[in-house]
Amino acid sequence: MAVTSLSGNGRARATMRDVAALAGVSLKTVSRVVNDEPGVSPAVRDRVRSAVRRLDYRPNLAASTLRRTGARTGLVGALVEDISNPYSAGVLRGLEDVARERGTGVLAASLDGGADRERALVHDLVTRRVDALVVMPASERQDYLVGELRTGTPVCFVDRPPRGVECDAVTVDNVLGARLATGHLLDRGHRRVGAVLFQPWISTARDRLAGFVAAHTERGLHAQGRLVVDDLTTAEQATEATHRLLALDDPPTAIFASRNILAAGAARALRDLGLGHEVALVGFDDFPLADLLDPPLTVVRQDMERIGRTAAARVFARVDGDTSPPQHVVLEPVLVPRGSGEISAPS
Amino acid sequence: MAVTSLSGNGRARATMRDVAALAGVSLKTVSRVVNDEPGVSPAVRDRVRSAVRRLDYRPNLAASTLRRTGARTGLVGALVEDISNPYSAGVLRGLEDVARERGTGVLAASLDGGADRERALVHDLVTRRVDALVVMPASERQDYLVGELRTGTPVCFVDRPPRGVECDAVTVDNVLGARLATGHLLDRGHRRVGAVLFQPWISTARDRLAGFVAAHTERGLHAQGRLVVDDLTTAEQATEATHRLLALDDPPTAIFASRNILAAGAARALRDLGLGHEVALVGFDDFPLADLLDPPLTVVRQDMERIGRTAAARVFARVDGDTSPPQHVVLEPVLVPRGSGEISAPS
DNA sequence: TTGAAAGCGGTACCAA
DNA sequence: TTGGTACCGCTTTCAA
Repeated sequence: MAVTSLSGNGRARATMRDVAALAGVSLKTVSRVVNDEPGVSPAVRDRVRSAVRRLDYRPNLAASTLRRTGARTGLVGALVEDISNPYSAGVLRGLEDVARERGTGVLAASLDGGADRERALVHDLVTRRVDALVVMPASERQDYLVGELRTGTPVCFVDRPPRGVECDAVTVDNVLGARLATGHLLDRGHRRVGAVLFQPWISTARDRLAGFVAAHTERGLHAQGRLVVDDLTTAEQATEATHRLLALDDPPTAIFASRNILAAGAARALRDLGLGHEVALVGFDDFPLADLLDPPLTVVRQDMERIGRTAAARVFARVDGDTSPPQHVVLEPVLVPRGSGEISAPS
Repeated sequence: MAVTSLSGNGRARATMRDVAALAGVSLKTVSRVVNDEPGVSPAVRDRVRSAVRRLDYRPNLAASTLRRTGARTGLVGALVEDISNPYSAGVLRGLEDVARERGTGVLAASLDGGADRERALVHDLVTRRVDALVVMPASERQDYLVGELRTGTPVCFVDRPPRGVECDAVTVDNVLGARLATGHLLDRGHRRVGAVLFQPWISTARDRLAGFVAAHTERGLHAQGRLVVDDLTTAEQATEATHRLLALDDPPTAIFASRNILAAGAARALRDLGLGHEVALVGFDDFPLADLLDPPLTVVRQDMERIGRTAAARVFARVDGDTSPPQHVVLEPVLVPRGSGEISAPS
């Protein structure tokens, strides 16, 4: 097997000048050929092309970006909660698919819930002159963007709408999603439905709580505060909270988990107690293998890739000159019944 | 709530020249301050700093990259199977964490198994002058890299070693992993162990088959070819293959699935047949919720984030001038017993 | 159809 | 400690 070593041979790249010399033409002519501009005779064009190949010439993006008016770096920045969680990764994937079509690269970074990190990374990405930003915010308010974006870098929020600044956003209808989930349980006769929620200062958490309450109200029922636990961050906390709920005198017969990791934690608690087939469970956000659990997990699903693609469409429209007022696209989540949510209330 | 619109106000950025004018110093002095070079009096430094703030000056990376000798773009390219699968996402996360420490960004793209896409993206990333590349190869041979990397861009392979070119690589010991998994089953008395494998032209698939066979041989047993199904790509195919295996006259009492999605497919088949607690199953590659399945899925786990971090360490060492011979780091996978793999053979 | 010269925003090198 | 000037690799403008 032929193997060639690659270590330590940093030969210099050919420049446009080198190509011009080899092809016996001027710099400008090479530029025309490389950029597919008209006004070059076929013969010359071929001569330049072959010189390009012989020298393995690659245009220096930094140089052209520098001189070109309205320069593009061909880069979008994407700030997500955590690259390695399925939700973020799905959004990134959708974004990537649209970006690829325009030859744009995706510069992705994880925020891990850090508002300070969000600011620092936005600053860095703006300094790098990315063409646009897609942000899944970790901060409560995004006023700081006003200063960052004075030069017109388009931004689109995903997952949560921005606060303190007006720009495009793509979210799902969280109230609707929670209403669907909770209503599904109530319609199966459950009258004590527990809720495990995440941090109440995050708008999506508040919306999902609102949907939980609304589903009750719509049916002339009352959501019970003692069955609601919030400010849960990890799956372990959700497991513990579920244990606590089920240990009440009058325990819930069904549970709504407002986020995928919390649903996982709740499912674990039910399994631990052998109540997986007794207590109903509906989660918010789908995840891989949810249908292989016992019982298969009923969820409200949002299409992450679609969110990513939609956000990409927004920012690229802005890059291409769309100056219409900020748009807020709200996608509808759908209920996916699989088993855990169809357990009826005990009679 | 104060809200400021951001649409359509593309004011020009301040340049170093503007800062120099405002601070009443020369261009070069501003450059010194911005780059923290010595030889500037504290007074002048402060004056420049405040001018930088007042104008919200951001150094133009393209410009400095252009002139600076041994310029860095502060970007690494990462080519993975699919950003949105947990394996790729984990590697990316590890890579990101190390890259962030040096202020380097990660430009990630999905290959979706396309060898042509791999070549095209490598070409694009090299043209973009990324400082280094981390590649989870989709192609069979990577000879083409020899041309691409003549200028010395460091590359590190992950998941699979390169073929046709010598460079750094970080992989796991796939033979060992499959031996652990298969041996685990054989040691519980199983004598007919089925295997569901992916594409045989991928080296990791061959290694895992080799480990499957070796586990038998070490125990004086013979792996049975009729129980091996390969060239499986999707979970659905694995489900179908598992159904076929279990429909044999002398069906396997245990199954080794050589990749996470195949394990999911096999688990589904077992559940469909109500054999989840009869037929043992061990998968290669962990994934979220594997421990919530019924029975919880026993797997051989590789630490994706560690792979990413290790690969990052390799390429950054190269960027920093390490010219030692190519290194191949092999990490050891570990068996995680959870239930599905501990089902004994029927007596 | 082609080319010469200026300049994008910075850094390198050397002089003051 | 500071500044001037050439120049990185390419695009722009305008002339031939």
